[in-house]
Amino acid sequence: MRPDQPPVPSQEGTVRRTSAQQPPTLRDVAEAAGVHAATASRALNPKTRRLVSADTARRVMKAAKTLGYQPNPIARSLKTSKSSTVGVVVPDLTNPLFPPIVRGIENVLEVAGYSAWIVNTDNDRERERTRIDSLRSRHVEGLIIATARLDHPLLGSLHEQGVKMVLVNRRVEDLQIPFVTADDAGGIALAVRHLAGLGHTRIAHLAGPRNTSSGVVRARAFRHAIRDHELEDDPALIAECAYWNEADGADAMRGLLDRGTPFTAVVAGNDLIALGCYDVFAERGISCPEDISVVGFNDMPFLDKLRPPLTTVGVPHGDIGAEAARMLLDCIEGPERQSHSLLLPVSLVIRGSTARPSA
Amino acid sequence: MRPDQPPVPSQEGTVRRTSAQQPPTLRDVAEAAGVHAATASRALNPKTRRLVSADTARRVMKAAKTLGYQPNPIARSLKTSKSSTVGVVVPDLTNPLFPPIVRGIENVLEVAGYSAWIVNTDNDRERERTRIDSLRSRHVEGLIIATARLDHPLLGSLHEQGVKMVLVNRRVEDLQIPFVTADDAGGIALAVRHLAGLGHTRIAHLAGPRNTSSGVVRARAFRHAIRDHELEDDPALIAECAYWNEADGADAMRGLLDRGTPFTAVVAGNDLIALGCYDVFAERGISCPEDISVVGFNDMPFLDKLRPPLTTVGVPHGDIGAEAARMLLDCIEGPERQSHSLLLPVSLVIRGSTARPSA
DNA sequence: TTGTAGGCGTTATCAT
DNA sequence: ATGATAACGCCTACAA
Repeated sequence: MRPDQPPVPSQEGTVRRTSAQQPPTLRDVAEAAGVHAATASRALNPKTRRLVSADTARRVMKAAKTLGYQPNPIARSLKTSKSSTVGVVVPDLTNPLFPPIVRGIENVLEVAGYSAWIVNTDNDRERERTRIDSLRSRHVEGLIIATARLDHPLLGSLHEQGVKMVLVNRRVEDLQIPFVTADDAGGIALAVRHLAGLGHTRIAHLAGPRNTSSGVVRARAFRHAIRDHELEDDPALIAECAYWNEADGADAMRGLLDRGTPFTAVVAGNDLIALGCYDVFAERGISCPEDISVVGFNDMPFLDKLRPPLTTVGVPHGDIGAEAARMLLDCIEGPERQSHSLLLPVSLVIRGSTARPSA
Repeated sequence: MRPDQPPVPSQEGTVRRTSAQQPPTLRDVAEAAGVHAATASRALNPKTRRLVSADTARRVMKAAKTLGYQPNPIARSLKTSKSSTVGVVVPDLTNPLFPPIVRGIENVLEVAGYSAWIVNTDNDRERERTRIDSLRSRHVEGLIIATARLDHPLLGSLHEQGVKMVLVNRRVEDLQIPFVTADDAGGIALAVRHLAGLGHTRIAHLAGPRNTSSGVVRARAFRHAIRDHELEDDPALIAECAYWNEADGADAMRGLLDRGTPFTAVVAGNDLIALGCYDVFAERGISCPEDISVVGFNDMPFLDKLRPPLTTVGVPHGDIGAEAARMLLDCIEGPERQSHSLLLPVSLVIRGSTARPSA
């Protein structure tokens, strides 16, 4: 019986159950089963169930069921200082790249009894800091981070503090933080091989930001592939975007065109940058793929319905999220074993934005 | 000093702060400020700060700052049975309709000190039930629901149980649950007026599911608009989709074409259904807008880059989310005042998928 | 104005 | 195998 209840011989916890519509607690279950709360706790927890007699366990579980008992995760968290919760840090959920990753994460977390807190940083460092602070204050057990930059002191210091985390899509330089990414280099190699096979020799690259690993890795892979195929290796054919978005892609493409260096194809750092190219083509009356072929990266939804449908590198976003979640759960639950990283395979999705050069 | 600490005269809580890297608690702050934990609590809470002397308040706040004190939301929740948390129930985050709504919600929640739990139901009733159960077991203070069906017993019973909630995009029949939606009827009226103005007289409608309010409202608005403009009012020109997606839109369009009833324009229930039309056009060599004009609904991202760019009804998704969050916070914090509902204005976005009929 | 005490619901550590 | 007890960190009557 509860300390704050009048000393009535209340079997079955009826006093409490009928007086208010509050959810039943462990004590209610214990009373209903005629055992102590501690025993009920043991009976209900699979990990400690073997400590009680089979009969008691059955009675308690039955009582819990009939009362509709749901353990209070907040009380449990307070006691165990585990929240069954992880934080997911993305730049912007409205970027179609991220929802599939988040779904992959949630699918894995869900079956493990975990939930995800999602926060958006809008690529703002200060906002990133405050959002991560807020996640930590909510006692998340780990972090999945999609906003990593090559030089990222914040992540470094979190890592030093022993915060469990896994990076997705990107990695940090010089830091042993586990990550899951697509095979960026492999994807670029596929793209260049495709264009070379079509007969292009002067291929440009609109690189993603050089402060992100994917930007740098893809740019480096691009130069390697160009050399491997013995194509025009002209630094003037490479432009960099400050952000992975349409506007910066358009700016970069304008810069490239204004530079006057001729080219017949462009490998965009990602699909959004490729969309920026489309915008510039429309502005300047350039036709794709007749004048310029374009390849994107990521295979966002609906690219098949663009004018023209965009050839791109397909990335298993859901798998990236799922693998990251699995790795994080391993970190959380497992011991100190060395955490590896993962490079997931990509594929070339050939559509209408690439063709033989007309010149 | 803590009960479990040895009786050392530990000023400034040094014993605890140095012995482990645990975050400081209220007691640590209290010790550092030389007051009792209760006083520290009052000083730190703006609502009770006036109960302590200005000097004490200053000392406590300074101590909190230097120690980097962050209140433990879990302990606070357990005590107050408030979680500063709301649940957001969407069908599928990878549907581009929802991320902007979620962002709108989060922007409002964030400044109020709340956070959102996002769950996906995949339009599965059982999954919806279990996900909402899990939200409730985590003691969310309210729910924002984007999955409402016209007949939705689950929502009814939650409402009866006094669960605070606000619906977005959809409403439930016969239930006084507050909702925030776009002006569906107004949008359809704009679409039909646009097509009628172009000279179309036989206009079809690919309606959304009839178990959703937006499906029904848009279909009804369509019939009204047709009559208002004295156009062909032929039931054979209306087809229904089982879900708001591309595949079902394509099926409905095929059915419409196979039926043989002539038409020169179609108002799709939403953008995804319109995309389904595009698929069928490609299959059958129909050209848009020359043979058939199409109007969508929602103005998802990147529609301007489709072939042809899709004319559609623009909906302020972020505002819908933001308003819903505001309403929910009102419900949670405010008294029992009558909660209204909101219809947000829409606009017609004219692009390349609509033109004069060629016949 | 400040301190004391008790409890939110659960689990871990005792003891029985 | 089970019960008693205390504690997780915080808040809030109530007492002083």
